[in-house]
Amino acid sequence: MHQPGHLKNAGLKSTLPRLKVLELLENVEGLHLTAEAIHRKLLDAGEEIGLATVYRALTQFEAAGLVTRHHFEGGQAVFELERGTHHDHIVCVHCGRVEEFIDNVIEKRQRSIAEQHGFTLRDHSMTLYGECNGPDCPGQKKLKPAAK
Amino acid sequence: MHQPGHLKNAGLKSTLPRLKVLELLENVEGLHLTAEAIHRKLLDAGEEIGLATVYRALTQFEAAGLVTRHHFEGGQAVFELERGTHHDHIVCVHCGRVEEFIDNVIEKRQRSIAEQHGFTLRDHSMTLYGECNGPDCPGQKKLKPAAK
DNA sequence: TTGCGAATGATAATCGTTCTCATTTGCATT
DNA sequence: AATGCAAATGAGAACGATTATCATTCGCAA
Ligand SMILES: [Mn+2]
Ligand SMILES: [Mn+2]
Ligand SMILES: [Zn+2]
Ligand SMILES: [Zn+2]
Repeated sequence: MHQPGHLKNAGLKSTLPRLKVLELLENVEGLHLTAEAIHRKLLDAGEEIGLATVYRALTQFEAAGLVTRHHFEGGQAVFELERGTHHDHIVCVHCGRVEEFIDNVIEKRQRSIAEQHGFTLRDHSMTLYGECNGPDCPGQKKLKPAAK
Repeated sequence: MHQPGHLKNAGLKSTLPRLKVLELLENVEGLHLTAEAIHRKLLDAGEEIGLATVYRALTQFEAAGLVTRHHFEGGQAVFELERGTHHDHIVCVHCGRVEEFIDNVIEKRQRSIAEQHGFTLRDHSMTLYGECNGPDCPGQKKLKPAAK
């Protein structure tokens, strides 16, 4: 999918650090990584790369449309590889799990709302926050093991 | 509307700095102020108050449900007096103008989406970004004055 | 009034991110 | 393959928003 050359196509010189970041984003499981998580994973993989370079690469990838940046709650931005289709997110307030969705009714309404207010819509961010109720989620009410 | 006593009702001791912040939020035109804007306005009004106290008061008001905090683009959080009705925002990317709206179709869909994903919805944030096209907005394409 | 725990404010600290600048690298040209 | 140079890198300083520290002051109940 992302052949070598994507960087050049995006107007970016094909450097080793940039290739490493891109490769990690392509292969890691778990979309939505923070810059520090990406940096840590690369270090753990034995790569030598500076945190500033990771930030720079991500910012450039974003400008080139290769990567999307999101600001969920909690200070750190998260990045994900662009897959061509817009979507929004629902985040678990306990374990941080992120699920993606797209709702065309909402998308359409957003355009209509902007229009009603005389705005030319350029972008939007929508994030839902809730409890995922997953069995491994720390927010899950632990059912007490049946009394002996 | 906000009688003296609101602070005590909220479980907060009624102190001078807290009263000043609350009073400013009630009387200033322009909802959605940053902590620094609030601090500056109080200083300009001759009040003596520290920025840390403004932050503390806002955080406490938020916990008490008197104030809502939003994270629009651009690093600084903005605060607004709670008026009892949930709403979302559309922000001009040029001049920062903020308009409020509520769309019950979207609200309902959000609940439905959370449910579909097995989440218990707790909160959401939705902000639209666009160009307000207002005559005073710097993003407005200046129409050249009719040639002589 | 007094007394004390809570609140304040000046300032230091923190955190995520960006900037600075000396060194290294990609790559086009010899 | 060797050269040259602009662009990229990395270590660490700097930054902006927010929070923590701590000595002093305040609110308020007795
Ligand atoms: Mn996503
Ligand atoms: Mn509002
Ligand atoms: Zn969870
Ligand atoms: Zn505008």
